[in-house]
Amino acid sequence: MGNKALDKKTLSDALARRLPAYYRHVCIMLAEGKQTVTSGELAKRIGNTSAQVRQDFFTCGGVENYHPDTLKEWLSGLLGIKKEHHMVVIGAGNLGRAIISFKDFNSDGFFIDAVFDNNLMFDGMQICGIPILNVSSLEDYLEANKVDIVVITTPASVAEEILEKAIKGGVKGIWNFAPVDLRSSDKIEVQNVHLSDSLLTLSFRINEKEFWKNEI
Amino acid sequence: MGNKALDKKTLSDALARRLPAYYRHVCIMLAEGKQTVTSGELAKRIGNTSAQVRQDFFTCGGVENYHPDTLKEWLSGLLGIKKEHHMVVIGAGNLGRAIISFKDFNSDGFFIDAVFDNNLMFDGMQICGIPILNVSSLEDYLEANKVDIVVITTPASVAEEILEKAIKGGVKGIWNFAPVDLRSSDKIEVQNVHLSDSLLTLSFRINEKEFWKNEI
DNA sequence: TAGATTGTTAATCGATTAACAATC
DNA sequence: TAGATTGTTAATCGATTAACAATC
Repeated sequence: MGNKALDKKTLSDALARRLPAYYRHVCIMLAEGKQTVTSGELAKRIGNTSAQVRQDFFTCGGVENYHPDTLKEWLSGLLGIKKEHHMVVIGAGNLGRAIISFKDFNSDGFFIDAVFDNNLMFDGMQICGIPILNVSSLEDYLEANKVDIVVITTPASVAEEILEKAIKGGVKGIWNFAPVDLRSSDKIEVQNVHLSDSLLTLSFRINEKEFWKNEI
Repeated sequence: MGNKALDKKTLSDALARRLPAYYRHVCIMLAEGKQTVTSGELAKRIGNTSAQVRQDFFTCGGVENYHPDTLKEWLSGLLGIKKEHHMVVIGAGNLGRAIISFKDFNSDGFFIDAVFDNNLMFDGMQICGIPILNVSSLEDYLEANKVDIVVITTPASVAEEILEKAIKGGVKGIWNFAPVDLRSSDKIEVQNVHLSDSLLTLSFRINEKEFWKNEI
């Protein structure tokens, strides 16, 4: 219908990364009791132009109106929120625990059902009421339970192996914190987080700034 | 000298995000004992084209040769690695602990010197040998100690306030995990991580894929 | 030497911005 | 109604890719 962007199968990464921010800010404005949202206001909060907001919404098929509830519903639909995503976390280390104890996304329909670790010491223990199972039982677990997303917080060396098992088990997505670049495929979607990379990017920006300070 | 890109003060975000990945993969190849690196090999590992690798390196001023040691040194220089970055973490919760216990970046000259929390319960305690101080003493601490990077793992509500204090204290960069979009300025560089956003982006990709599966 | 790889310029492609008639 | 805001197309801008002579 005159919207070429919609004919493409995948939206650009830049846009896919902005969508959650739109959602987040619409939720905030809703909580603030705002009656209306405008592309201008949203743009200001998110740190870009109103033209971009409108173009993004257009690219995603358009929204009926800019009431915060309508926007929130519409963005929820795009993002697949409230579809009940069942997740398991691999690795009961500090990062695994941090993710489990995150309350941020539980309200959006993301549930963590189990944690897996290779350390037998953890057997029978729980984290925040979630059972820790041995990683050797992962394949059986995936066979027996519907798992949508696997969160990898293991060392790099075993990440690829977990990915394979997740694919076999019919998992739809991987949220990967191990410092390896796992690839998305038609079988599974991957989101690589790479925490240390983002620290290095910060360091780069600091360094870059100091370089130019000295130049002038 | 014929390299226009270098005249620009800041390199593009896309490139700034690829640099740590180049560094990571060069380190891996070095550990594997590779004698040579080529733009093609690096591209394959990182998941892009050799033309992009060469263009990126050119944009960054160029590297003498492609020996893994030379490349590692050169990338280290760009990224500001080994300059000794002193860091403090705000928030002694699960995420704070996870970051402190991360061993990944200590080897790259990033040191965490202290943790701050507003919970008096923690007073006098330590995490991995790092003292937990009360957040009320943050300003004094920043005055008395050289701190390059402040890591924010607090709730959103106090993040802005911490940013202000960090700027006053002469901090160069913020590594922000609170779900607010803090802005970089000429005073301070900010890297917003937004863990939940990346989960939502993953959810979006999964959702998008299923949408097209149903269409066909 | 021949083959492969780099450095650099030019061409292409895609994403952001601008513009403005239509709508609120 | 007038002013502001949207939806959509077109223009611009920047990033990626292609090309290829120079070098390894």
